[in-house]
Amino acid sequence: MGENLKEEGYSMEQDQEVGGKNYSRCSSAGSTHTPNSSAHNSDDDDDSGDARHSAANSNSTLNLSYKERRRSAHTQAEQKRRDAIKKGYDSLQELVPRCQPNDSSGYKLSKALILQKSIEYIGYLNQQKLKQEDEGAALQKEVTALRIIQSGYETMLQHQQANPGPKEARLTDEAKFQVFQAIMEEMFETFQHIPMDNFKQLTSGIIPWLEEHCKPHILRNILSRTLQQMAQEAQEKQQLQQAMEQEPGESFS
DNA sequence: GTTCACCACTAGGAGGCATC
DNA sequence: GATGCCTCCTAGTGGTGAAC
Repeated sequence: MGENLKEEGYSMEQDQEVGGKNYSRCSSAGSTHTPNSSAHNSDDDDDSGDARHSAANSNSTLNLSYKERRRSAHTQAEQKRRDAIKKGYDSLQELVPRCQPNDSSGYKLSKALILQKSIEYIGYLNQQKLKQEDEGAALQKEVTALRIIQSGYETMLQHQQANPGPKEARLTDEAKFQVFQAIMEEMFETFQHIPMDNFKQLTSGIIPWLEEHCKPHILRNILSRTLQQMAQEAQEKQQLQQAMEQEPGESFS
């Protein structure tokens, strides 16, 4: 309705006619509420009456015309202001999902409800924003941890490619697996103490664990122990084999 | 001093709801 | 159905402070 008023080039005269003819709800107020019907106009009525009674008084006439001009301009300005406010409410109702009608009946919320629901929606959006920021921070930590792990593996790979070692000194696949198994079993002993009640606890616990239990000297010790153990087992196996080879000869002698 | 924007007040219509 | 009451909305107007 307000938009219509604006589109039609609203003026006081038009208001009183257009309002009465076209607008079912707000119209009648505009149509019947002529300037002289307002309680505020009692003083003006007196002024205009004085002006009529003393038509020769040019000052009074000028004063009256000024008042009328001012009143007219003021009325238009107020109408413009109310249109802007109404547009604001309409925009709010379009933008805020909870303010939108859920059927095609043209149902419209009151201005108070539009404000109230808009405030609720802004609060909801603020909560969503905080939640997403938390999730983003957790994911960022995870990315950092994975990049560190990736960097470690790349360094190891480069080192291995640069220094493959003598062919005879290289480990067999079975030996590599035993080393890997030994390292992982020992790592798991400490890794299982990381709190894992939720994903956030897990991701935030990985970095301290890496710094505490994945130090080079620790890995080196594990590797050394494992290789020593493997060498000892190989030696014992070799001795056993030699003994078995010697036993048949001794029995015959 | 004038203009502009805001606010408060008043008047009145429209619609919903309860009561008779 | 008529009526009264309440709520919501719109419009006109005067007052007022800030900006020009």
